Amino acid sequence: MDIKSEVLTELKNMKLPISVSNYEKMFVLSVDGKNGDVCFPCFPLAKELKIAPNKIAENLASSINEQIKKNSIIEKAEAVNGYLNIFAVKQVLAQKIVEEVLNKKEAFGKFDTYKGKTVVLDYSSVNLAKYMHIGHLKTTIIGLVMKNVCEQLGYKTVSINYVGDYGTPFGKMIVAYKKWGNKEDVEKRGVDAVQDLYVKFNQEAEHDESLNEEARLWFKKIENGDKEARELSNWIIELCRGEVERLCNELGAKFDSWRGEGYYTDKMQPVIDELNEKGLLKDSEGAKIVDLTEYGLGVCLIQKSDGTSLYATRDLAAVQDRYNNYKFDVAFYITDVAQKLHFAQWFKICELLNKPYAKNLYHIAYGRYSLPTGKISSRLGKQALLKDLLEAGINKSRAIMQERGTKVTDAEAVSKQVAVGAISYEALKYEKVKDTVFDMDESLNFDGETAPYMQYTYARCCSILEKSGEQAGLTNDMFENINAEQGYELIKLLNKFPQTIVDVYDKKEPCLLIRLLMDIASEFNKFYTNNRIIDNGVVNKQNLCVVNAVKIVLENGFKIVNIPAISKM
RNA sequence: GCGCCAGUAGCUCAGUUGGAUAGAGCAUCGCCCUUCUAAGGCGAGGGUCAGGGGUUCGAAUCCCUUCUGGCGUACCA
Repeated sequence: MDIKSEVLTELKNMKLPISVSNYEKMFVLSVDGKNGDVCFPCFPLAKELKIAPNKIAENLASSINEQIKKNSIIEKAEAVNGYLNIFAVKQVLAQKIVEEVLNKKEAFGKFDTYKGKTVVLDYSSVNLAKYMHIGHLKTTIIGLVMKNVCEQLGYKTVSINYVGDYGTPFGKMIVAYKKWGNKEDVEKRGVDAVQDLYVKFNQEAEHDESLNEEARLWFKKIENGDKEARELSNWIIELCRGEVERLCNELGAKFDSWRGEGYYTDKMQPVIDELNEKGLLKDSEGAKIVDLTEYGLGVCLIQKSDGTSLYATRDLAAVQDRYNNYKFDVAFYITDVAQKLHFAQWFKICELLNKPYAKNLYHIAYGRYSLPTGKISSRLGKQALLKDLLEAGINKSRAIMQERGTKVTDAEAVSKQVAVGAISYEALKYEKVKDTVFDMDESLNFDGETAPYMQYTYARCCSILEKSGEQAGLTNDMFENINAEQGYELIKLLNKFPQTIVDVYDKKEPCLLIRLLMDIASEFNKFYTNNRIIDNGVVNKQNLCVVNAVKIVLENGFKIVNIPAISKM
């Protein structure tokens, strides 16, 4: 429910010294419960009315207090330091909110705003020649969360893992394999062997530029359909794809399409032709470019001087393909912020080509991870690998459960759920633009503001509901004695859930939701400590309703932010 | 050089788009399990909101400027 508009509706029906309609935007939700629910700073009116702010607030407050009707949602108004603070009737508000949650259940936080529309999300999109490391985490998790949020809002979603199975890196892989690799080893050790070759190549190329030349040559062969080149790269690709898919599945990221860059090998010429026809393509230093300097976007390279294609060329081909296939209404690309210019460039090119989708492309950029030792670089070896993080999380969780003498029957499954939660939280906990230094111990810290803390809170709710032996049904008398002092703030947080989902979508900022869930968990734990729900076998139904509502909201929220809901841990 | 982003407690971060005494977690030091899960709760200490100007009744938030860091700036993705 919209607390502000409910209060405003009542105020509009009153005769007040000012016209509420004219100042609607200045009414805001109070930050602090002791200042009521909705407040109105009177300072800006002082000049206009030639009355001191606090006098205005006092006039308004007394006027409101005189006109409060019997079943009003407004309890009272107060004037404090130039602010008009309006207090809602706690029991009424709390009841309305809890009732809504309990009635809607999993539909609480669902909308049909974008029903009938399709969104294509391009995320994860890792380079198959490398291990998935911490640098691939945000794209995978943020992408997944945005997908979930879009579904909450009614979208049909198409998630695409646009894997890097093409380009110069695969030329490098072939060179490395031919120079230092052998078939048995690669077949036996799989991705490990591939990764070793990748590292070896980059180390050698540091002092031998001819290797890079050779790699570009091999890439050209791939692009031109050379049999040996194609066979080798396809062989390596299939080895690696399985591993990436396995890891994504472990993290809960499933994709509708794994169509990678390689698919567009023969679909780039039409793009180049179209650019040429529209007069956008220019020759420059032997290469083909689109000059975007007049838009402050520099030049976008479309074809290298050796005739091979580039990232932008493939993205242009891919977006057209996706539009043809899915007729999407919007498309999201989730990558790190370093690619900002790249996306701005080819989005602009779509616009210049008058593509119908040109205005519906969004680059969701996030900050980069680094390590305490410096930059993450696959060429330096196996650093901060996601599979290691997952494994360490599982081990730690299992150890804690053993230490606590867990009664959980499937401790192994729970350990994994805790690890996945911790990893999701790692990717979502801060504002996405923030650069982050990755610290394994920190991301697997299970105390305080962490994913296990939230999961633990949820498990507490489940445990209470189970012990109570009854569902929290709805009767009107349940809320009469609701603990207004502690339960009220908690219930108001639950009320923020639907709007926060909308905010996440509008701002493309998943941390807003995970932070709300954290606040709810934290507020619930206070509520839990200070209020018995089951006391000497007697169930307090009023409090039980609150527990049930918290459980529902946490469960709905966890689903979106990819934190597994665990009923026992 | 130019462009984009960031700078808040010892550390890691919030701060509802300009409002009330700037808040959490971690770390440190205390306290609380004979009653619903202690992966919990309560308390204490800790601040020149990077610096300097400006706009405003009011600024961590908006504008200007300096500093620091990250990223980008045509043949990588």
